[in-house]
Amino acid sequence: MAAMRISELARSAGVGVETVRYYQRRGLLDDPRPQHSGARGIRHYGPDEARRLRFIRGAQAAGFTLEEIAELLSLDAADDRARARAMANERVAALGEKIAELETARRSLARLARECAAGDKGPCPIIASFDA
Amino acid sequence: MAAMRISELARSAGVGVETVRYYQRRGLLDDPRPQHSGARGIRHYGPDEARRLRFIRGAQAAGFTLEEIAELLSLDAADDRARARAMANERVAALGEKIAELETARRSLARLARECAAGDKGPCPIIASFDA
DNA sequence: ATACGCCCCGTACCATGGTACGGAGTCAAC
DNA sequence: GTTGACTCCGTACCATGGTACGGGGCGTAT
Repeated sequence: MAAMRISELARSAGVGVETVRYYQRRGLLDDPRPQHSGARGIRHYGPDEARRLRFIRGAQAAGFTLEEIAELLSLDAADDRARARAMANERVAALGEKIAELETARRSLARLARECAAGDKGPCPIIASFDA
Repeated sequence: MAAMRISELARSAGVGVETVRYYQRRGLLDDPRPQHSGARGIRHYGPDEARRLRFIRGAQAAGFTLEEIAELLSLDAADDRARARAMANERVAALGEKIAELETARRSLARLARECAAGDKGPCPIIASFDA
């Protein structure tokens, strides 16, 4: 477990190898590539990288963009708790709005399906249902 | 109201003119362009088009892709209520899952913000918060 | 020692949903 | 009869978040 290859790291978070490499390019994951040497050996990853990758996926699920996630990670490194907290609170608010919006949509869609099932007369009320 | 220009139609649904034209290209809105004639005058739109455009925005808010919306519109035209109902029910289920996911994310993010605010010792628990 | 599987790397490509650009036509007012 | 606002149209470009391709290298088993 202490030394995974990239494919194992990827699998541990349920993503593809290409995605891991993409995150490295984006600066979300450390790219253990040596800087100026020609030594391009196989890289190994430990539990820290796996945790970081899982964090990225979780933050994505919470609606953070990859750019914001990069910022969160740098804040974590810099221990800038105030800014991190502000970003989290912003996102909590945005999630609340999004949830409310989706709930409204779900309600009207569910009502539509019921009405559509109920009556055969007149047009299916799909289009009308979004009129509000 | 009976004869809007494209900019008025767009404004009535809170979108840009280019977006309306994009929807026309995608076949979501009728493109009143004459087929084989050279008569390319200014098009006029009525309340039907405005309703249709509002439907598109509503369906998008419900998470339908533009492709699915095109299908819904064609089903509406064909009066295929069964299929439309099936699509609506599918989407209701997907919305339910998405809402649950966002609620989970919101809860853990809110907890994180509280914990981060509470303690100054140790690292900010951002990364750890997504470990689960 | 050679084949096989995985790795490294750059670069190109993809889907989705727009947004911008530029040249030309049209319409109403002045 | 020209200015200005708006339209039409094709085509190109954008952001986001990946996904694919292809040439070459490394490590282990056979």
